[in-house]
Amino acid sequence: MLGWSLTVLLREWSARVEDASRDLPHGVRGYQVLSAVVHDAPPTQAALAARLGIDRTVMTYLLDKFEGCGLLERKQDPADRRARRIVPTDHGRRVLAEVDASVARAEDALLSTLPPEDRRVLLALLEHAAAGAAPGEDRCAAVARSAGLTQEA
Amino acid sequence: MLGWSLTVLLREWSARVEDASRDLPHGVRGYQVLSAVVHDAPPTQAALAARLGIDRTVMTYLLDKFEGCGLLERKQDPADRRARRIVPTDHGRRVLAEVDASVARAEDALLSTLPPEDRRVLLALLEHAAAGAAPGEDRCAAVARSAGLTQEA
DNA sequence: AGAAACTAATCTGTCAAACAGATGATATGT
DNA sequence: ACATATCATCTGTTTGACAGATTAGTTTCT
Repeated sequence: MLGWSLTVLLREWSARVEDASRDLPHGVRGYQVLSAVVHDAPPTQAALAARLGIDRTVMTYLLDKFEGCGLLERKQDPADRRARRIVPTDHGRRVLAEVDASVARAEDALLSTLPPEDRRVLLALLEHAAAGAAPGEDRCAAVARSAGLTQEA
Repeated sequence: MLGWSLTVLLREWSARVEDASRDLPHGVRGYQVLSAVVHDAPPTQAALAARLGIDRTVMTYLLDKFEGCGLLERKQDPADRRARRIVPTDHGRRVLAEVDASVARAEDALLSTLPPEDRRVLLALLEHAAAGAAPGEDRCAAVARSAGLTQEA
């Protein structure tokens, strides 16, 4: 059953990533935020929040923390003075690189019971499924992302 | 990248299951609790909490709600009067059956972009990975479960 | 048998995360 | 110019999680 496997896997994955990113504010979600900011063109807070499914008011104090840690900066959007463009600092990039490496190792360990060939297949299928699963408006973004500046695929 | 796919898939899965189980108290987790209670031999609260990774004090008010809705009952354990055996009511079984069906449909829709053969492969690999991923003591339970009374496989 | 140690569930108080709604600043359409 | 919408923030409230104490019952040791 999909649900069970997915639940177990994600629980384990979360636990490991939580561990890998315990230097980051807000754990796994912090990792996702930082990752999104580094990999995408500087998004506004609202865009970031929408993309990650986070409430805008939550995003505010989430970014406060990141900014306080010197991982991100809020820059005035020159075109729209209401908006802030979220850009990573050098330090933020370095930290993300480290955490990314940790996460990669953790993921590897997580799939250690699968032979390499199966692992490849699983990843490919998962990716395919995930690309097809994102709903409505997000799908456009997903497509654009996988066509364009993606580092993640 | 595993993380991204897993995150997207699980977000979608959660959203759909959340929707499928919006009649249940406490959403997805409620579904997991009810499911565990129906599929396993009547567990005690502590056992249930340990198995699902939920704090014991949380389990208390969680079950309060379920009992209030007439989905579960707490029965005195005849062998240990400190403990409560959690048993589903008929109503609880019926509701779970409905929600299970909804969830199955949702999962189907979630993987709709994969051809049937790929879907089969993905599920098999996921299951394998999940079985291998559960840590320590839980693995025993997982093995016992997949050997025994599993409805989930 | 009786005391001490332990365990199951609950209760109480505390804290952090999440959200709804209002606010100030800026943009856009008419 | 004015009404309307949007970006981010602030405020107050609610919810969920957890630590620690409590009550009731059980096991262990002498």
